[in-house]
Amino acid sequence: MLENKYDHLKTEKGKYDTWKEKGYFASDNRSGKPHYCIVIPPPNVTGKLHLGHAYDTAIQDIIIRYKRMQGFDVLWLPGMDHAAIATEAKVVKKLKEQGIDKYSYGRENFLGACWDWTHEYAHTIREQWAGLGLSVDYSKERFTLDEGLNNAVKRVFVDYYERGLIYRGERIINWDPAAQTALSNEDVIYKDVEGAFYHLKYFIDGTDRYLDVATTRPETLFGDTAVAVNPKDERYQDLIGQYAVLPVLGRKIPIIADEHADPEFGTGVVKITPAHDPNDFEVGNRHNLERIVVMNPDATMNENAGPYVGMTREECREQLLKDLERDGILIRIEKITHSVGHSERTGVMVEPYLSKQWFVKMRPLADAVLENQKNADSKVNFVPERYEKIMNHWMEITYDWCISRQLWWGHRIPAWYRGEEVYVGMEAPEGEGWVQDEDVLDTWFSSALWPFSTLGWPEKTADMEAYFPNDCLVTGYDIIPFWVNRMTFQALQLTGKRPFKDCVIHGLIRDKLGRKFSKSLGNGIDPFDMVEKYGADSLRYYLTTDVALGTDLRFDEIKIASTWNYINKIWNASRFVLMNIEDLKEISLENLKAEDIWILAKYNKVVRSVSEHMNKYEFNLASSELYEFTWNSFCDTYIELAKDSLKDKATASVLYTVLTGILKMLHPFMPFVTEEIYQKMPLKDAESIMIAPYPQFDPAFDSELPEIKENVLAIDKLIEIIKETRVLKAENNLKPSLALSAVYDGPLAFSDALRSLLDKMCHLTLCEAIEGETLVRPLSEGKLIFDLNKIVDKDAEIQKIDKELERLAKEVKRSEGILSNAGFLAKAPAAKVEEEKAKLKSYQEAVATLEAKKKELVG
RNA sequence: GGAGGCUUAGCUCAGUUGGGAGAGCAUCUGCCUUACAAGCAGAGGGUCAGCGGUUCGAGCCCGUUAGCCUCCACCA
Repeated sequence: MLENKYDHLKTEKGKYDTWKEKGYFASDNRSGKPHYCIVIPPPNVTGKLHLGHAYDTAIQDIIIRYKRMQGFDVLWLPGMDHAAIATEAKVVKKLKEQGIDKYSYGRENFLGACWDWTHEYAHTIREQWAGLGLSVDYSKERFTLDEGLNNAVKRVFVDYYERGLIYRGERIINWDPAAQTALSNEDVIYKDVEGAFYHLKYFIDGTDRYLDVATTRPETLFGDTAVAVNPKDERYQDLIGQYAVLPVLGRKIPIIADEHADPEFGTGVVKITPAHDPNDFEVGNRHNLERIVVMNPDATMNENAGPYVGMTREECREQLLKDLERDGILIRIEKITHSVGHSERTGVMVEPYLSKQWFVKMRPLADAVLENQKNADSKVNFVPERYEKIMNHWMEITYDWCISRQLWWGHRIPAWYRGEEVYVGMEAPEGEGWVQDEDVLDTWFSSALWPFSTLGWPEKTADMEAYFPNDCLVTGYDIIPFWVNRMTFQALQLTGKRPFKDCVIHGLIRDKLGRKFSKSLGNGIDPFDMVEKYGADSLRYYLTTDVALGTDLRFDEIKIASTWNYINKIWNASRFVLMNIEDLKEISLENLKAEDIWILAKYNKVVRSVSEHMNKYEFNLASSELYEFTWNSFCDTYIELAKDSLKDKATASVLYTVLTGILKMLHPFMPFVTEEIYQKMPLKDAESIMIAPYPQFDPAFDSELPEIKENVLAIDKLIEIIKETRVLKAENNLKPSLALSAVYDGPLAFSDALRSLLDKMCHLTLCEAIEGETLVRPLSEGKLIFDLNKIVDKDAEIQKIDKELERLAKEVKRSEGILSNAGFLAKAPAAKVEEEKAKLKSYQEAVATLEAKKKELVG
């Protein structure tokens, strides 16, 4: 028997360990069952899981549990991401707090500290997965920096290098001066900041004429190697080929003509700093300009900055502007707002910086994706569909991916140098004097291989055979550029296949006011506080059913509380059922009463509909149908009807059947409580609900069958009478428990059983005739005739009739309007026209009945 | 500059072959009916952002305007 109160903490305790120990989470690629595979988006080992993780993984667990119950051999492969720069930043900070400097600590020691960190956080993350009830197969757990994945990463690097898809080059890249590493474009976040155009005088050599050069970054002027004007700009034709004098340093730089200078923008004159601006770099290439780097890797000024050497870039700007103003070089300061790149990880302003890095040549890889997306059989299917555009657009505009990072924590680049020689291979080259590249790869380089490297690729493993391509990937739309895109081009290139068939995209979780969660706002929510307060079942259900997939979710604790109420409702309904079916030895769906057939038919319909929604990842629709059925049809109606015949074997069997089915359909959403209840059932079709078969549509209770339909309609009519009687009492301020009698004039043939239900549900008995004044309540078919003397409040009844007449008048008008519309009669389906005619007729009849009744009441 | 999304009840959101607008929460009324008062039985509440078009018929399809949000690109 169930305890008399739902207690989520007690309910959820211990179940996860049992499931795990029993081996329910484990996949078996030799089972002979159809395979189904999802790989988890590996969380970073940088900290605890947040609400977004809970959301993302709850969706996956729902899919996985659903497929498992449907008889698939499922593999949900767990793992974590070493998160190169993110983890390294955390470990550096931790060491610093202990007074240890990364560089003096040394590479080996530092990596040791990173591994210690990883093990600690991996442990926490696994505990949190358990808390959420995630049925991942731990025997397949991987880490993006484990040996197998390192091997895969090296293979890809070597292979691509040999095919010219990876190259090393000196380019302007995004430099993070705090982490002192290169970043890819995706690692940079642009923020609008208050800045200024500083207009400076660049004197023309040998004259006292000057050019007004506007710059937002005066401190880079030490790296200027030209001033450019547009070749068509008539203002400056005579100056092309002459020289300008660089302020402060007095260096002469050429005045060149280049399309990059926009005559419409500012003064049309632009300073060219090839080592500190990507556009200027291109200009420099076109004109063979020297590239002068003016900063150190930590963004302090280097010796090329003359008197400003050693200052930070900010200090340098401040001092330089003072000096320029003093010398009359600064013309004016024009305040502007412009967007400036910041490091996604360290938050500092990114420095466009000339350096030698490794790149992936993107064009051929991206084109292959665009081509493949045109093929319905081999494309990645986004859910919702619109997100495909995000990926395709990225593929169209992407450019070469900077993959080297000046970090220690990550996959070390398999390249060795000896003087000018470069060797790329799986192992160090033979011979003396080779030095391996110090750098590691972008963390996304290894996670891009995740859907197949985790299955053993590049080896031809049985897991690859069974589980690749993956069936589904679940992630937020913010991760598409970083990860989904890269997995897609890597899978196509390396395996010739898409990485997954479906890509389910969900939105972001925001706070109640629609703001992103952030540390500075202090609006963060720890999902495990919610688990403690309401249970993982409530949290999972709320997160996955609140909004349609792909849209953002505003987190509202009240809704979790209301989910808890729902579970409590299920708990109590189950308690009631269990109290009454204790001695159920076998199910017997014979001698069913009308209400039994009614609920079984409805249940059957819900089973079909829920499965359809689940198959389309429409969890909000699946759950709301189930909610409506469970609460209203099963609890509020069927159980109440069933109380009349609890000793009946058929009733017990139906209660059992429907409740078990509800529990099974709810299990993917709320695994713990459904297991708790399932275990208390007198009959079980499996050792655990999580491996029990999912409910299936039963043709015997198809509501389209005449004998089923007949019973369903009968109970529908009965319910209508019950409701009408209750409304009558409520409107006339009568006690619900007041016994009334009425004449029923309608198509329903009342058996003794139905009469008994009527009495039980609304204290109404049917009689042959009413003496004296009567009161008529119309039904959809037929009517109820009450004794007016028992209904005290005549005025209320007249008001009610007036209101109803008003409504009916509108309906009649609408109906007549449609039916007098020649277009409708000509073009609408015949059935629709008949339906409308029938409606009109019944409205007119109802009006007649009510008007007659009103006359009687008014007297 | 390019793209996408959103606008439906007081609040948060559902609503696809186009065929009389829904849920939860909140509000109001009445009930301790022995599974559940975290409940039960009822009730009120919406020009589906505005305008135009297609259609016999539009919350849904097309165009347009407005407001809000997001992504991408550019920004000397």
